[in-house]
Amino acid sequence: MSSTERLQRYVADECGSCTDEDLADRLAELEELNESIGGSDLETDIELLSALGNETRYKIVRMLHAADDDELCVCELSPLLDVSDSAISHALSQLTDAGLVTRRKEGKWRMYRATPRASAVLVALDGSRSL
Amino acid sequence: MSSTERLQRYVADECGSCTDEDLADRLAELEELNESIGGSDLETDIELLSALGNETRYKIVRMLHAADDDELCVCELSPLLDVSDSAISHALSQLTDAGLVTRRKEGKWRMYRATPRASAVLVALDGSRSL
DNA sequence: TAATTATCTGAATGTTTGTTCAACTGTATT
DNA sequence: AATACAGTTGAACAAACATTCAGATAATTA
Repeated sequence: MSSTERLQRYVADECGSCTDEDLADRLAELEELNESIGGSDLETDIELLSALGNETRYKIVRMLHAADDDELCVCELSPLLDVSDSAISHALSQLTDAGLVTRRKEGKWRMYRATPRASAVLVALDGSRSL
Repeated sequence: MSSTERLQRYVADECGSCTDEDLADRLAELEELNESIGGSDLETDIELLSALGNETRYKIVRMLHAADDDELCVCELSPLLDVSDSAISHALSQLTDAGLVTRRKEGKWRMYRATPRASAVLVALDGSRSL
């Protein structure tokens, strides 16, 4: 059973009948919905979301966001995370790649800061919690 | 090397010196940052983010969001996703658990709709793309 | 220059995830 | 009742992931 046959039966169910033309129209509508996704950068968004969707990385971004416009160094993040420094470093690399944090060298310390995009997403999460 | 020793050296680097008291103060500050994360429901957020952080599931939510306040049935999602119906069903279950979509029975069809929270997150992603 | 420190990197590995297949449930049609 | 259909569920398994360990790198200090 092809999936358009099922769609045809669904449209018929809705409208009483479904000519091939009706079906084509509906498929075009759906295709349009799909096009509208093109406006978002699918890959970038998914990289961002899956980067944030992990406890260690989420906590890091939360802390940086809570630090407001202050940056924190790895040595400040470390005491509050119960994973190795290596894990933290891997996490920070992935967050940097995903555009959620930025890095700056300061002598032998590395300073990290949440990006505006990271903050925007966290604010949206917080604001929508009770919807 | 314990992580608080490193933090102590960092604070000393910053301020010129770091007594045990200075260190305790800084640790307390950081702990406070960490507490502020308590306000967010960590587990729920991570479930949501990792649910959205997958191509199949992201596309589904995007389509439902693009359909605005209209619901779509599985038979309408299926033609635009190149995975099996079973995969779509698994995806929809996970999205439902994560609070990103809602389900409704309509005869033998199942209708799905994006939740306000899902829309809020997508809007934030779109709005922050150029920040 | 040698030693120390902060962080990173890559390989290794146990765990989780995403998809499919096969079988099932509930609904509609004949 | 029997059949067809829409969608779900659970087991299975390859692929992707998260963490750790060991060693590397770059900056600082002795």
